[in-house]
Amino acid sequence: MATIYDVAKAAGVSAKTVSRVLNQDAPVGRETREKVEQAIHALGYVPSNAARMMRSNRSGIVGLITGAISQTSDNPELTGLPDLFIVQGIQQVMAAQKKTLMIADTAGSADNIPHLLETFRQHRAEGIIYVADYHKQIELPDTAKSLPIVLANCFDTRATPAVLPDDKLGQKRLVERLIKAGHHRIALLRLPETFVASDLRFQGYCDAMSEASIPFDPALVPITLQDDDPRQLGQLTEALKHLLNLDQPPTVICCGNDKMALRVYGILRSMGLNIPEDISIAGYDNYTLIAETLYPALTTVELPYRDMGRQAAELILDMIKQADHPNEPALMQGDVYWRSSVTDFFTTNVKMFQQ
Amino acid sequence: MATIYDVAKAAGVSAKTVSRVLNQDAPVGRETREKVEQAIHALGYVPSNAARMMRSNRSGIVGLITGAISQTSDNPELTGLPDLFIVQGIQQVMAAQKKTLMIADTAGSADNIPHLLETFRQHRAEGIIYVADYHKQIELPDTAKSLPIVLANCFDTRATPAVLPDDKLGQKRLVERLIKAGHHRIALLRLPETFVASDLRFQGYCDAMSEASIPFDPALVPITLQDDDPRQLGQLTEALKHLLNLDQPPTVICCGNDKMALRVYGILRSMGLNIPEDISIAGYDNYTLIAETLYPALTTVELPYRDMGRQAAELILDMIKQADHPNEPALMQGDVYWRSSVTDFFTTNVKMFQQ
DNA sequence: CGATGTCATGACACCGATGTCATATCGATT
DNA sequence: AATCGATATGACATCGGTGTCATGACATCG
Repeated sequence: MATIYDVAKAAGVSAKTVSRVLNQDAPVGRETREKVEQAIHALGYVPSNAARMMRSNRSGIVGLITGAISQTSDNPELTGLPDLFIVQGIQQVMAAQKKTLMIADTAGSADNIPHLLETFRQHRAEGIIYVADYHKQIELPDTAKSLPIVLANCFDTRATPAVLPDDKLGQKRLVERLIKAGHHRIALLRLPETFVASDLRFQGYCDAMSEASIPFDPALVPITLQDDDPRQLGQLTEALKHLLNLDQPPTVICCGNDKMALRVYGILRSMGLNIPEDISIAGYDNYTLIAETLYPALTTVELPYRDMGRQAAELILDMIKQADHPNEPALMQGDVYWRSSVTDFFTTNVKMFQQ
Repeated sequence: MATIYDVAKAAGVSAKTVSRVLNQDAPVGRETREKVEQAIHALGYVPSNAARMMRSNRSGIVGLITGAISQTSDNPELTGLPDLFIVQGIQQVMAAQKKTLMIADTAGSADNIPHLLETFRQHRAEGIIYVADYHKQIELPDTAKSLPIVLANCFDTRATPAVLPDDKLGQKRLVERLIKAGHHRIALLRLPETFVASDLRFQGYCDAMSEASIPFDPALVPITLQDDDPRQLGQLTEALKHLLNLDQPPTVICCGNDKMALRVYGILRSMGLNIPEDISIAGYDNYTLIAETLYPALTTVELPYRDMGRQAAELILDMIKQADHPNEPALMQGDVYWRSSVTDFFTTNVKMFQQ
């Protein structure tokens, strides 16, 4: 591989002059510049980042730790990889800022994190973003504290800067929208309690109902699912039967997420019910593969993953520039996507957002 | 950040001795070693990869170019991100070999590739893997030729080493299995022809039928979908009506992929048909989010993405070691996943693989 | 006209590791 | 006792860039 000296010799100038051409540091005569540029091109010269880094001590590297790539059976409930949109958002910002993103994967085990941090330190990463696969609480090893770090889609107990989805507000807005569409009997099938989002969304549901002066009816929030995947189908079926047999059955069912909605579609149809004529269904996540492909398309709330990624990236860049950091997690809002799985009693044109 | 000299001073030894402790190059006295190790720990010293690299000229970095992370509307047909499993497979092998994977994203535009290659060169990446989001033909810029490179899920016209899914064999095996289950009237809803897989899978279908001496009936392969997403639902509905109205309608429909199967479920049900009692459905991809969550669970063929990733990683490592490379693409086989969306006329226990 | 300033360029040291070679110590062998 | 070899350590050069400073050639100004 050619070095700056090879280029200098070929162009008949000093290495420093080549460096000046490369970095546009200082004025270089037009003729000289052209000779140097030719030599660079002829030799296929590419400057060594390693050498550059040694002098400047600035790597331009931001480390990203995630389990998104090698997701394992850790939580079979959520093997969708949509959290990669967070990585996408981060990548966008980094590319725009000419930073290099070095992605490392936990390979499903948090035990690898110290080793990954070590690798990042060796590469002199300027900061680190940790991305979780779903909204959760985590605890990073102490070694992490020596570098600027931002958590995305997760939080810890020592107020490490974090970027989170606003699950409470999202669910609240969805329910508000449902109420506006004429629904009063609104059921909620909650996620397992091990998910932070389960409780937040339930709170959002309660807030919206209470602000609309609709009394809370526990019969409409029949279950909190168990984690155990193979048992969910049975649990769901039971819960749906319970809801449908109520004196005043719900006109709409909010599912804990889009995947659950997908299951609910199948079960309701095997019971001979039509969506949304017999009952409306809403999801959560706006997991487009499901939400847009389902027939009819699913009303749901977006998890603003791209925005969260962008926010996390800007945050870490700020922290790299100034050792300053916020104490409150940034809550990101997701929009309600109104599609044809929910009847709007006040609107004739329900096809507005249909695909 | 502490340097090796800081450690040397703190331990009262020379820098070289610290280096020896770090690399276990040469024997170091027990006492000395312990002093050095203490100093390292006390100072939180981490060796600089940049400096190390300058001497050894070996970066230990393998570059990965993908559009998987920032997938765009390039092909709305396939926005599932499952191709990330390829990245996962690669990551596994790299981690085991102590290589660092540097992931760069095309941000949806192939125009960025030269710039990404440049960045990899600056970091002195030892080799590059290019991962495509679905089985396709590509053309890399000439600049790519100067480094060892492996294509995953794609191929080009200059016989760059590639790792591909064996779509033909996969479809063939699925149809063979269907025939073994007693199906003779087997329909195929093909992917748009712009997909390489469309033709390969069609060939596999034909091979299996012909080997079973079932004459090819063009009425069973009614359509090749158009790319245009919003029009697909109508096209699919037409095609399904056509198939169901045949004198001898199919007993099973092979869908171009799992996403198409998801749509077909919805359409058939809105026509009042039950799966698999009235008609069986099979997919392709084993996109588990769909295949396992659908009700009933979907029979499909796996795209062996993890295996492809592993294979691509091993290939690039080989090529880095010896500038040797294969001329034929490696075709990776995917298994048939037999689930309850297909009736097996010869087996009473059709629940065997049900979730 | 001499002082000053700007432009264009080069010489040289330095960043933080490691490879090479030299040196010192000590026990074993001839 | 002299030689040899293994062990343990250090001095110094080197990798490929860039920061600092010096230098020479001109142009500008009072």
